[in-house]
Amino acid sequence: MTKKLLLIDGNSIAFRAFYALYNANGFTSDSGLHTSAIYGFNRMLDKVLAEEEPTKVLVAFDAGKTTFRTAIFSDYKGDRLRTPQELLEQIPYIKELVEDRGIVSYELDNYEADDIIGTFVKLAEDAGDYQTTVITGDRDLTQLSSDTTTVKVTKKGVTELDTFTPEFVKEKLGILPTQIVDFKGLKGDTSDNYPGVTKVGNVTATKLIQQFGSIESIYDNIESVSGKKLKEHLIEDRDKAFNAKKLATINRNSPVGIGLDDIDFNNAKTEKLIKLYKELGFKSFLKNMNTAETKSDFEFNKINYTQLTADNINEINSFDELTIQIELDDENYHQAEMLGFSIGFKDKWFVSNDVDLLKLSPIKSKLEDITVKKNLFDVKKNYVCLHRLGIELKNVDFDMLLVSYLLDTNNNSNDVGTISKLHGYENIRTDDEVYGKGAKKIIDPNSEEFFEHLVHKTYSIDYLHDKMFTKLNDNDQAKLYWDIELPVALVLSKMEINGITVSETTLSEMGSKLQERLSEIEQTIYQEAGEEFNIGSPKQLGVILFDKLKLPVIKKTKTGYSTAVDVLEKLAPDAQIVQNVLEYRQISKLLSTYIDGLIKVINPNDHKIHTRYLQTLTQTGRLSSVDPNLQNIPIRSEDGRKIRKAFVPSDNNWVIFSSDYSQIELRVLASITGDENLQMAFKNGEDIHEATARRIFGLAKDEVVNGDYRRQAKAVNFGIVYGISDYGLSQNTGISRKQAKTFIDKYFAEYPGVKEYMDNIVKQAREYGYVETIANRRRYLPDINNRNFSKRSFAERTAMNTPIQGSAADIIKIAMIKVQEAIKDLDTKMLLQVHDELIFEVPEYELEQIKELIPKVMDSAVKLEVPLKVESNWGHSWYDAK
DNA sequence: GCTTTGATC
DNA sequence: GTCCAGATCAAAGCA
Repeated sequence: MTKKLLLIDGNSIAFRAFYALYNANGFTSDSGLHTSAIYGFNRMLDKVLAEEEPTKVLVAFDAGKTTFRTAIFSDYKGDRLRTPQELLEQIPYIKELVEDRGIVSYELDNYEADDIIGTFVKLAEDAGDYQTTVITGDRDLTQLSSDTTTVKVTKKGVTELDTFTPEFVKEKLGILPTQIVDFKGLKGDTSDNYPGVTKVGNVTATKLIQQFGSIESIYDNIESVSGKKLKEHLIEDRDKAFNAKKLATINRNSPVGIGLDDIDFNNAKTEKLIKLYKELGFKSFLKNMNTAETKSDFEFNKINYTQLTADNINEINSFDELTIQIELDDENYHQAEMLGFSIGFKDKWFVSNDVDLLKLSPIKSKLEDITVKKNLFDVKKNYVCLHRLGIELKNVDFDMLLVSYLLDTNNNSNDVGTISKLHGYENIRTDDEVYGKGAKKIIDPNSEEFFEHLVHKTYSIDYLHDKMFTKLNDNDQAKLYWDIELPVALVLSKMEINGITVSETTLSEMGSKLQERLSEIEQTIYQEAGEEFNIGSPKQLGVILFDKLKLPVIKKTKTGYSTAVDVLEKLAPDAQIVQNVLEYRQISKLLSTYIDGLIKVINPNDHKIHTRYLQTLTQTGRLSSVDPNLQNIPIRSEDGRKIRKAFVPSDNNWVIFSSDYSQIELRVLASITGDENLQMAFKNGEDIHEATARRIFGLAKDEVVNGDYRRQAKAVNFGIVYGISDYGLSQNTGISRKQAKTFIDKYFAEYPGVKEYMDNIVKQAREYGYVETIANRRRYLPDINNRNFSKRSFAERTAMNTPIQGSAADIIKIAMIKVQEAIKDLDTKMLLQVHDELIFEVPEYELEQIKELIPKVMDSAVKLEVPLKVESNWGHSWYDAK
């Protein structure tokens, strides 16, 4: 009977696995070790061991950097980038994994993994009676393929393999496996950094080999080579060719210290393997082991549940803590239909389609009971939904969504299943898996599957409660959760439910006027272009401007010409049509997004817009606003600003009142960097841009700063907040890169504390892998040590910006909580938050009080090393609150 | 579904 | 030399 030998090229498979999964999320263990290569390697092992059913297995590794090849050619593989640290740290674990799975691994000084494999291929062929399979990511090894040896090379990832038999090699390359070394001798190998014969590439090399059979034979018959130049090159590069062949040839007689008898495939060392999987966080592999020990963690495939009805509703009475999940048919919980719910605790779970049951005793009273803890996913959604049912949710303990967001903004999701799996509870599916996604999404609220999924959701929330809270405490983020995020969710729910009144008439009237202007400009553009086309199509516009009118191309996108504003602005002085296009763009933006867009989302019953704030989306801790976005209502252009006239109080005698933090990010910067000069400027109540202008332009203390200096200084101030680069600043201000650089250098010289902070925060990010805000909000920066300049630079800028933007976000959240508390007995309502601004509607009779109260609460929200400054405005509409 | 554009802080 | 300001959302065109 033939014996089955499996030989694996350890380094090359690890390398492939690492990059195949490099960008996937979640491949780090609890201890922060990267695990993508280990994981991929193990997947590959599972697959090939099952397929090949070998009796003998060997995994070969490279040993060190010098080999007999570097002795021949000192630059061998000299061009290779050094192996990334994230991969290097995984190699010992892969060796451990291999051993625990009952497989021998081997490495040999001065030889590469290839040579070990080549030697064992020969040993097996000499012994006869072996079928050998080689697994590798390196095509060079296909030279080993023969009647008894098959070489499988990774095609995609590490589990999809191409099978190279001698026939397949012949078909693919046109030559025999044994001729591959001759082929490479002629061609050289750029990835291993050794040269072949000048001007010989794939085609010529193949032709020569087909004609002569080998390098030796070519030189023996050099006169019959056709082509004068080719012949010259061959003669010239004779040494290179033979050298390259030697480098390409896999050594089949390496002095390996072990033999075929030493590499039997043994049983896995189960205990050690389980320990390793646990350490690495490999849930799915653990699960597949199916041993008594690992099984216990995964045995709750079925969770018992009961249909809740008016008859058994009293069983809820026994709960002194509960978990609840309400299922909706749409993400917009203000209007979505409530399809059903699950409620329960520990081992008692109920489901129902009838959300009206929630209004009945004892459920309603439990939900409103301040002594009964509630666990859920997305507290704000639950507040709003229950409010729609007339229930006031109290005492929320665990919000899995919020906690998950605070733990890691990178690996967050809106899906219970996704987050559960991320935190180690596998027995649940995602909504996409159960309901389908995109256009194919179908929820059947009467199906068994629906109820089961719902119960799995509540169950997993309950299951992960302690575990995730522990992580939160370990990260020192409990205060952030309890004192900021959880209370701010309640404040936001009140704001969303209240909504803001928007006058449809005002919008429609503006719309008609704008529509008229748009039509006029449209006609003018058609005349100027000499034809009608879709001005809104960048593609068609590009054809008109750059092909037909031959305007200079300034920037290209990957699909064609760029027609973005900065490009058009450069063209506008010389082309009237471009000026008109710019105006057309501006107006059509206002019409589609702000006039038509807003009219669509005004609730016809209360004439209000109820946005939804996303509290767990941004990487910095800011809020975002959707359905519609009320955080980007125009203000800069006068035409756009008029949109704000439609945002009015819900009562005629009231006013819109707005308070905003002045320069909050620069104040945060001054505070956290401890820079004395910057702090001094704020403490003295100076105009910060003027103060910076004086410093970087070297003006006297009382000298008047002209507008241009101030403008440039302002750009520098902003640049610093964003994590500056000279290029970015030059682009933004129109100055030269060199000039930008001197500004930045001068800035850092004048504000040395800022410079020191920026250097330190990047260093800190490298060391810990994350940066933090004043409230311990965290942002992980996986790219901070990336070898890709661009990615790394981005991570560095992020390291500088996030503590500033994020701390400002912390501050306004704290302020919102305090403000809401301060106005709770008044009629004044908080309506909107726009990052550094809070907007209210205020009855006339409370205006005097509010004018004092809001700024007072806001500027004392937190204590920084510089004062916070709040400016307030009010008027009959949001437009007039300026 | 992805790309381009443009609105905000 | 890398080619880049930070954070978002929505509409429209196009494949």
